[in-house]
Amino acid sequence: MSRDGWRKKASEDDGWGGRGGYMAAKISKLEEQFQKDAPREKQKDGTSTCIFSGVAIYVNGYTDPSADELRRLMMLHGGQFHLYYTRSKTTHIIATNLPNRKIQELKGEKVVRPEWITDSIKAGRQLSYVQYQLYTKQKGLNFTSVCARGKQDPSFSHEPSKPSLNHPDIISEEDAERPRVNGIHDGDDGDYDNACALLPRGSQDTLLTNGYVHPVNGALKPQDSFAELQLHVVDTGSHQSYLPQTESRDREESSCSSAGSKANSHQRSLISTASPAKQPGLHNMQKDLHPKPTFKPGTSAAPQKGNLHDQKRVRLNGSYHMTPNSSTLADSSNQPGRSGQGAEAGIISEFFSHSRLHHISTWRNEFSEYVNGLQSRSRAAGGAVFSGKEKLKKLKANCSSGSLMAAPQVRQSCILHVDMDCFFVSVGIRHRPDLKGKPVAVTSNRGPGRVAQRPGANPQLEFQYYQRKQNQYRKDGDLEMTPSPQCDEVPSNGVDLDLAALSMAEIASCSYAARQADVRNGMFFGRAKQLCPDLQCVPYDFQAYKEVALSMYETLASYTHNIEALSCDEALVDATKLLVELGVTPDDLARAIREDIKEKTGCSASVGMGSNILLARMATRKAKPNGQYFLRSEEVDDFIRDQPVSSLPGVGRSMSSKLTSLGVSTCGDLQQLSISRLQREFGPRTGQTLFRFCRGLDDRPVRSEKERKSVSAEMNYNIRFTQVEEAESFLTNLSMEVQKRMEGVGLRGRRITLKVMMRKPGAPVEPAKYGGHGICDNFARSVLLAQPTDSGQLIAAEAIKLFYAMKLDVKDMRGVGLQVQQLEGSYADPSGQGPSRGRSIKDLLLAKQPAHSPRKDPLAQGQSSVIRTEVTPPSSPPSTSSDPMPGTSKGGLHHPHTPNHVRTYLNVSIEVPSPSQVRFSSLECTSGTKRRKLLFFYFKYFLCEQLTK
DNA sequence: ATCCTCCCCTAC
DNA sequence: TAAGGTAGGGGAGGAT
Repeated sequence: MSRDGWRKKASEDDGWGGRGGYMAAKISKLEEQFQKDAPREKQKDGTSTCIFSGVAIYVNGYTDPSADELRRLMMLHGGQFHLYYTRSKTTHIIATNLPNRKIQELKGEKVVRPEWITDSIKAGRQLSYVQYQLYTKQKGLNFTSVCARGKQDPSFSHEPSKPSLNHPDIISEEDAERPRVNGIHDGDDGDYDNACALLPRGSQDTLLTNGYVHPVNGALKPQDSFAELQLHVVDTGSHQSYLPQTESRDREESSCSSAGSKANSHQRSLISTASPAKQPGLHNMQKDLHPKPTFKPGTSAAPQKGNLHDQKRVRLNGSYHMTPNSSTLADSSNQPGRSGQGAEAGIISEFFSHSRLHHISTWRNEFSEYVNGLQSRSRAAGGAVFSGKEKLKKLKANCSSGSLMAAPQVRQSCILHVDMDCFFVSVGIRHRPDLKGKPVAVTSNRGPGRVAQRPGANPQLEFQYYQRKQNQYRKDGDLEMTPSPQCDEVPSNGVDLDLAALSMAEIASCSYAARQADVRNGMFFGRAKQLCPDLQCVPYDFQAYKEVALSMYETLASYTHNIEALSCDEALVDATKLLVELGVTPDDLARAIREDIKEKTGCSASVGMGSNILLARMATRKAKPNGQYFLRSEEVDDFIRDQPVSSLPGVGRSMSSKLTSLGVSTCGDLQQLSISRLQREFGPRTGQTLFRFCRGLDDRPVRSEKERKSVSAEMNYNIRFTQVEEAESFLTNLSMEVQKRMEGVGLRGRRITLKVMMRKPGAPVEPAKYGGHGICDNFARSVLLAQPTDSGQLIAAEAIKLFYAMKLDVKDMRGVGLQVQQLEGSYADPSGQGPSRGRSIKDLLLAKQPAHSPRKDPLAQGQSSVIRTEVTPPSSPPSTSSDPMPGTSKGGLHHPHTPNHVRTYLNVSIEVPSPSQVRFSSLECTSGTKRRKLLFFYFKYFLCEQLTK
């Protein structure tokens, strides 16, 4: 399909990758293709049968025979092959090996080894799949792990996957007190393993613990320019209870014609009120398949006031918030009976579809999933085709005497940090040679950079506020401060006194030519245009970004699957093994990768290399643009000393500012501070990480598998309410958005957090930026539910209660967010295998560990299955409900998760699961992780691949 | 000492 | 006009 076609579709959807029309069309096209190919295949082969009539398979991961071959066999023998897993239509999942986690997710499905197909063909009839099941299931209760019959992949184990397998953890590092730099010894004791083994236990622990740097805000006490916060209290006493109705969600019951779907349809009926099919892992694909709206306004929020009773009451009232002139519009739109509520629900989608930040976040998740899929396949298959790697191997063989260096003895890990150069711009001008080398920016503004002055706005005031906030540490620093250039940069984005009439559209990305003129990402367009009058603007093209990003990931995956997705345009590659195998230098590899990416995408990437993630990333700065740099261990000391602290990961504006107040501007400066000082200033964890990072020490592994811990949706743009009803409606719609997202990843959660941005008292009512939130205070409040949920209804009910409990003046609301945490996989999907289907793996395991169950999660035991339909009973908003538990959990029903780590405040902080927790942590690991979105990502990306070719 | 909640900060 | 999202880590401080 042409990109134009795609784009058209995308413009009709919510911008989440073209759910609905596009993918649905693609799938049906694939099915058509299958039907079309089948006769031809039969003709060719001549041995066709109808053995698999009624069978529809989906192949997960690599199999022998291959998925292609299985597809052919299904064609020949009367079956269906789904490139796409559809719970209602796919009858069997074919897999040879699956990570434990996947197995848990597929609990209840027919997961069958491919031999079932081949044997059936041999036998000339459809054999029972039972003895070919990849794992056994006994009514879902005695779930056992993989049958021994499956190929034993040594990497398969019940342990949580350890992405650091090949990562010889830079343990040749020393203990935190007297560290050597950079994970390698300077030649004296080059034996890496020995060095590692010689380390005291404790020091290794230290290294292993030292994860990310984390900024600390503890000492941040921004000085308000405005009057102290005085919440405008709204009387909530009179409002009615919010009563969500149990509703049958707008599920499109797909017909289940296939054999084997009976059971499924039965189970579906058991939970007919549940959400649309939501297999873990369906993610966007699901949206693609079920383009219907997830929210039926008429069935949702209960009225707060009587006149909200009909459908129209639940309106997003986007029209009021969507315009800064809220009052006028609100007046008209508040009229009861005004229709368009359905359309209003689309306003959230509308916003997200235009939000670059939303897309960036979404893509990050999606590419993480993509990488997860690679890993699983790689593991299951015991070998994938790495075309890029093979090519490089050949190249190396052909010119071993030439440019490629002789095989280096790689004895330390080598991480590549691959980062596309000014990504949005590069993509945007791929086919615009006229713009190459010119100052170019991607922004939503296309005009001259000037806009009409907005009445009521007070940019100067905002500017001063931000400036003062920025300077806060200058006053109380106990050392003389060295003003650094960045201190003069204000978050106000360069607004100054006469800039009120300049466009405040943000620059998402700018070319290097533009950067030369001091244009920066995130800068307001008007300001940028002043700095660089020649600045050319390119519009967003979200679809193109995604396509290019996918190409980049595919390219990387053609070398190794040991990848960590950092964002759509940035990834880490642990090349340690690869380099050994290929016998090439890091630079050779980087060059090959960059050439490939350039060739496939038309965009350039830069690559930084180092012995750990930190160094690789820092090297990338030096590599850019369109270059590569290998930061050798022996250079690290000199290199890092002069780096600004702000170049360390995790050191952002706030921490930079605080460090500046401590007289620290470079890593060299930072090295002068003792770890105890750092920990005192920044906290134990952050202090330690700072201590290590400024020395080039970093032991984080490249993680290809990440567990999602929260799902959220927020909108802090164009939020203008005049009445509480509007806020309620918005919360309801936002809840539905959250539901959609949770369904997309097959997760549910117990903690619901409402986050609200409120105009800071004294701040201009109308912010300088159109639709912006202006200067705000943030408030958040959460509840812990008795059971995990993904129900938008339930989330909305809780959110609204939280909202009332916060006693906010809706007129000052500028942003709203909903977050769901304490996640676990969703099992109560429509094709569940009976009541036990609703039980989590944890429940099942707990059943075998009665000692733990009552204490740990009694509710999970008692209320096994479908939770989502049990809507919170009516209650007056500020009052407590019987269903959810109050924010501060009481009665020992909470803490379903693994307790935290033991920490010390000394120079080390060691994460040690307490002995009593060990069992549970592994248990949590298996149950909590399960949700994983499995299958579909493979397919999704496979499809994309087909399309982009 | 540990956990929980409410934040803040950072990164893309 | 303009589309200031989202996930994760960790600190502060109170409850237990």
